[in-house]
Amino acid sequence: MGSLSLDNFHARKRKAMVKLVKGKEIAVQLQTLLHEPVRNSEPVSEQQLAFQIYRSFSDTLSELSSCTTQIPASEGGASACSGDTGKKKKKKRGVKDLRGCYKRRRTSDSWVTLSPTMEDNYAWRKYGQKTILNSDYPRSYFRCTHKQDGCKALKQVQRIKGDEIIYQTTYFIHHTCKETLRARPLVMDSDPIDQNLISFQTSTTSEQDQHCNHSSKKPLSISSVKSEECVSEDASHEANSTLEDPWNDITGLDTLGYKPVWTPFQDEVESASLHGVHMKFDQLCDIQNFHYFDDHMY
DNA sequence: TGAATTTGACCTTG
DNA sequence: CAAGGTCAAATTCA
Repeated sequence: MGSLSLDNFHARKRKAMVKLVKGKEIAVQLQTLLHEPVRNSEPVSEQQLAFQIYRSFSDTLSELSSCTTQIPASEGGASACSGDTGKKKKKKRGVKDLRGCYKRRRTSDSWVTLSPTMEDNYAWRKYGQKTILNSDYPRSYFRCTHKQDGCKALKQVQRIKGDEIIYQTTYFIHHTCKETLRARPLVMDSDPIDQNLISFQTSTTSEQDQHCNHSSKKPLSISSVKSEECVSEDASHEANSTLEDPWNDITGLDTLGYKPVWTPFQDEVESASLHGVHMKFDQLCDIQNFHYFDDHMY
């Protein structure tokens, strides 16, 4: 492993941020252009703007990818120690006394979604609920109903403070069971721009409400890329629906206007979602990749 | 009556 | 020691 100096790392990080901000500005321009095509006196076309956005994000990703494997492991807390290695159970206890024996989760294989509903087309079994400090709502803990079949998927659901009913769902470990329905992927892989997609929130809350009303509970889901299975038989009709709205191709926003956030760390989710920045890194699925955005993103 | 949920105890981590 | 994650007995539901 090559070692990247911390200064160099932060310099790259800043550079990436600048490119992202630039991309965001162009996206706003494009959005304006699309909303008011008549008053368009801009010398640049939509295609040009779209290309600039794509370029901006590509550059950012190149910047990030070039030092992906060089992030100091100590930063960010991707404690890979969540595995079995070094897992020490202090006392061998009777089966009945195993309650509470666990490793606190801080695993890389987690991702987060925000949704007005808890539904996600998977079958879950609730196994716990806790009141969380400084939170108005309790956190619920679910595991896959097919646990007995070896599926270790878990999720935590917590309602977010606010007027709207929004649930933040944190998933841990992908489903390995075949029986459950697949949640539809939010972003299609068919889009070349989507290779490493970063989308900026454009929908208003009223738009969301509208969508929520006419659609039956549609979960959003962001695959953390290890899930090849997301490119499934659903892909064909998914592609069709995506093509209906050209804006989707650029922003990656579901037509429902939900706001997905993929992140390995819950803390980062909040900062990212607060600023309306949502990201999907298909090639950068491993946890380290997001350390670039660990602090003071904006 | 079996499956799902609730809830308090227990345990780990920071 | 406080906070958070999990277990399992008790309870509820279909």
